[in-house]
Amino acid sequence: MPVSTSKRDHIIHSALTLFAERGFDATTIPMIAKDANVGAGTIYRYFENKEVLVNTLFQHYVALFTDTLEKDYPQERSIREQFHHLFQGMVRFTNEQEHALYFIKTHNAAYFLDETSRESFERLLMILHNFIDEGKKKKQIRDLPSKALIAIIFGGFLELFQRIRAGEIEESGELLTGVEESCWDAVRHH
Amino acid sequence: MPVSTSKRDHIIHSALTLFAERGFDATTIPMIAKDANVGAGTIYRYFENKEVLVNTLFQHYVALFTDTLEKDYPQERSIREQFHHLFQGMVRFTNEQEHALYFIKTHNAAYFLDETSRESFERLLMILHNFIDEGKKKKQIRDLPSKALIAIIFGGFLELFQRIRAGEIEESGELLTGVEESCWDAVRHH
Amino acid sequence: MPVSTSKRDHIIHSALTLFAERGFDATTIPMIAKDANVGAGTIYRYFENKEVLVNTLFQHYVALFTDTLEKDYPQERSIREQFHHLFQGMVRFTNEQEHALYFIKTHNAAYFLDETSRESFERLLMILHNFIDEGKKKKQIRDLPSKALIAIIFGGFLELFQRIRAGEIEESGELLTGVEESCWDAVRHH
Amino acid sequence: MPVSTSKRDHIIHSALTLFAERGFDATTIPMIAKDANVGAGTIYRYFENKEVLVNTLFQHYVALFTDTLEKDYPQERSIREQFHHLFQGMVRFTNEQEHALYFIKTHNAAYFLDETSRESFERLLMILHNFIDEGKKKKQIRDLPSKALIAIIFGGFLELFQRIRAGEIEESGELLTGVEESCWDAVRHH
DNA sequence: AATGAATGAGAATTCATTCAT
DNA sequence: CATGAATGAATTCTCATTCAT
Repeated sequence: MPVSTSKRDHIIHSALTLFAERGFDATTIPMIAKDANVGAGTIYRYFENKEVLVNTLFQHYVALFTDTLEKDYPQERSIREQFHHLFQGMVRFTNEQEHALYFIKTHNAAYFLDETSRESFERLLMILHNFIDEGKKKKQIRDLPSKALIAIIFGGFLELFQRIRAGEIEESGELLTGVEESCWDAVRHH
Repeated sequence: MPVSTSKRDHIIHSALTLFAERGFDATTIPMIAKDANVGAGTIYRYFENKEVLVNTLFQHYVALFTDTLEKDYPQERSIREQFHHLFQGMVRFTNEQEHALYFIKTHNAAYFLDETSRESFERLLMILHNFIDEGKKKKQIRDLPSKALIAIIFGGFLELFQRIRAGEIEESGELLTGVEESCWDAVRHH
Repeated sequence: MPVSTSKRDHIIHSALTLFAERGFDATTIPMIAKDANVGAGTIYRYFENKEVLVNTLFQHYVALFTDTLEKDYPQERSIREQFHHLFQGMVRFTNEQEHALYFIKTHNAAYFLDETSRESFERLLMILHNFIDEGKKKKQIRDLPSKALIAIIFGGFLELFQRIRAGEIEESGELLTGVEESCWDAVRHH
Repeated sequence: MPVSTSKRDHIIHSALTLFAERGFDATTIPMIAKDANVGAGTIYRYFENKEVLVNTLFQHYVALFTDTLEKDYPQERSIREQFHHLFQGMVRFTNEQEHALYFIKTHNAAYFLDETSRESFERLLMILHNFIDEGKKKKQIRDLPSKALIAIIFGGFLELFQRIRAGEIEESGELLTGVEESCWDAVRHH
């Protein structure tokens, strides 16, 4: 554990892990405190309350994910290349932030998310939306509702990585290439 | 139908709805009791405690879903027809048991599920597994780990129906045909 | 302890005593629960939270006190007789509700009182106000601001009874007659 | 004046104001620190803990009040003149130490006061006691228990000044003259 | 000396569960 | 059987106090 890692970072990291593993409601403040090696009261020095904590966390990781997808986005390249970029971004994000994507997956419709959190998630979906829409305009993506296509690839991808994380499937370059092809076939125009 | 069975059914139905809408931990016994129009104590006549309730529920609906998929399974028909049967089963189940599939989706990895529940879920996945394996043997399904393919179509499908249920996407025959084709393209051998 | 005394009554009685003895902020819910011989959670079946409890209590006892003062009020008799009625009412209320008047005294300006509580206290003061105003009109009460006169006799009276309650002064008919005369001399026109 | 004394004074002043406005239990150490413009830890350099702080404060202001009443006490003059001196002292003290008298009023029976604080308060009352006793001996004060008479004028006076401080009554020379006359009439022999 | 971040004991409140009716 | 009042363990959150800087 590097010296520079602040208590706030420890708290965020522990909260992310526990929320991903047990869910918001089943995670108690003492659990987070113990895992982060801080006093329970310390958490309240950094976050007004548990809901603020989960919203801060959600927005933080959604923004990180959004950044990952937007970074070096090949706007001028082919749809297929854009798809590859997005897929690679998901893979990279999952590997860099072990629990973040699963946390986002399991909490994006939760009752305790505030307006800002919902908006940040919308912005994330917007990236996929724009990609889908452009692909449909170019007749390279199926003519199905964009939200349906997003649901299929996003849902499929998240489920897959949950299984990988759970150790049920072994991650490999070959697997990822195959899965990317599979997802692409799900959305591309035939 | 004896009165007592009816009460039990009310409890199961209310619990399913609330667990699907709010999640297990955010749903209280008094909430379920009120929705089911019974006294809180009555729930304990039918279920030993809240965990037994959620496990019973989980096993019940997973079994129902399993039955739906297995009923009239066209073992002797083509892989594509088998896929159609499974897809239709998912659609039918979703329409018949409004909250059941979403409940299963959001709770299948929960910390409070017991061995029996996990096994029942495994049996459900086994149906998909067998289908995938047979398809792979016949070179009609992609050569990817079965679990990966299951994750992709199951995850994608569940996410899609969650969006439909949320009113974000309108269900129609056309949509379903398109989505089925999309999912099939994701898994079929190219 | 009579069988008819409900748990709610026990809670009210214990809360009144403790609030009067220690003040609202220094009284904990477990203290009240223990004194009332109920579980801490039971208090929340009857009162939404601690603030609702103290406001309910305040309004209840202010209303009781108001009733005591208004009952058989000799509107048609002399100002002196009206004063006697009010004084007797205070004495009677103090004796019947050991801690109520002291609780009212120490909490009537508290930050946690809601609008209704403040209004109920205003209505109580209004009785004294009306008496003072009529007396001033008849030139039988000093020409000082009514609020000042109320403060003097109310403040003086409450302080006196606090000392009696504390056992520092012994209550007797003679004492009360003397004190009444003293208070009357403080407000009557000379 | 050394800097440290100044800090201590700031703390005392802020604590007095807050204790008077919100009460001891509803006032937190960080609140006092913020109001006094010092760090929370600094308070503990001057006062061992919160109870020591409030007791120090109490004794300090009771002593100040006592001094005000004793200063130039006209022992050789008439009872009426002695009464005037005391009354004037109360008025002066109230004007000089805005919150002190109210703080004393609301905290003099508190559960957290130590022996020394109680004794200092007793000494304050002793001044009034001696006055009353001498007046009774000279047949110029009513023949009522001294404690009762003290309660009446002290209680009445404090209540009055609380109302003035709250802005409900406007202070004026005329008012004070009238009130003094009223209080005197309450205690003098008739 | 001064600070304020950190702490954990203790407060208010919730809720699964029990049990007398 | 059915109920819901009652409970207390567990949860969120606060704040007096400590201590490294």
